[in-house]
Amino acid sequence: MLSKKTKYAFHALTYLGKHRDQKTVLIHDISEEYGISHKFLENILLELRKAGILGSKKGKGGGYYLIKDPKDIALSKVIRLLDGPIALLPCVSLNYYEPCVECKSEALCGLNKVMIQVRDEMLNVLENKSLADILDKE
Amino acid sequence: MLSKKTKYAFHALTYLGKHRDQKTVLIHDISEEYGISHKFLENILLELRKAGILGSKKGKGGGYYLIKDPKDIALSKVIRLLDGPIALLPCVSLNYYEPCVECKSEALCGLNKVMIQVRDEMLNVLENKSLADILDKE
DNA sequence: ATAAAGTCTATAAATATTATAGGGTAATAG
DNA sequence: CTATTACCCTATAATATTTATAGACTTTAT
Repeated sequence: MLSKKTKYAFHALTYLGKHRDQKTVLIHDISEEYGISHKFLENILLELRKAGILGSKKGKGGGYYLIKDPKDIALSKVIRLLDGPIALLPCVSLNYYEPCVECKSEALCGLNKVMIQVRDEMLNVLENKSLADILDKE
Repeated sequence: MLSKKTKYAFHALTYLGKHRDQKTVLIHDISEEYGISHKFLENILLELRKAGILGSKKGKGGGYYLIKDPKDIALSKVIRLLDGPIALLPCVSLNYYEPCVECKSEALCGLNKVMIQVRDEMLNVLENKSLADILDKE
């Protein structure tokens, strides 16, 4: 399951996507809309900004805004940023690979093979769907 | 990511599948093979037995054995048993459904829609692949 | 100047996962 | 028939992760 962090990140991005007419959106407005703790959301938006997905403006009249076209924000990018690996096993992760300590040989591991398939099916959706697809359906 | 519990369950099932010529297999032999704590594995095997996947025999000469044909043990069943939901969001889980508290309407949630797709792609592999497929590849 | 609003780092609280402990029960061998 | 083996079961401890909060700092508009 996705962490709340990731789920909240998607909600925030959706909100920002819906309010692209405004220059900036307050953390406060997003946290109100979804009942998310202001401070918790603050950290999440900060990560999204550092990752180059959001821009921000300090001071009075400041806030956050989308820095990219929604169609260029792949869902996989958001998940990896906040949650880490998408794959179900570390030995099968493209971005967070780690060998399984108990595993003698990955080449001879049947579990490894099938989990590669699962990963690829997941990525087939998550890499190709973007924030734009979420916005389309709301 | 899958928990260690689930990963160990798959290892244990694989081991049992490879030793179906024997009447029973000791917890000890499996825990040795994969370097898993004996007591931790004990709990896992117990769950698999209660779920009707394994059988056991007490006392001297006892141990565990597969009670089903490997092709009838879907990977999804093992994951749901040890880890719970396969879906990435509770509002999209078939077996562990829960609404998202922050969500006003599932019907109008774009995230919900796309996560249904991810779930279905995952299940497409996990429901149709079985222990037999893992064994085939080792 | 002052108030608004994001920045940043640290830490606390809550929850979940992983691991251990130890007595109980059944089966088997001798 | 009793000693030993091996699974059964519940509770709890240890650890890790996730979620949430705190507070001082910086920038900007008016």
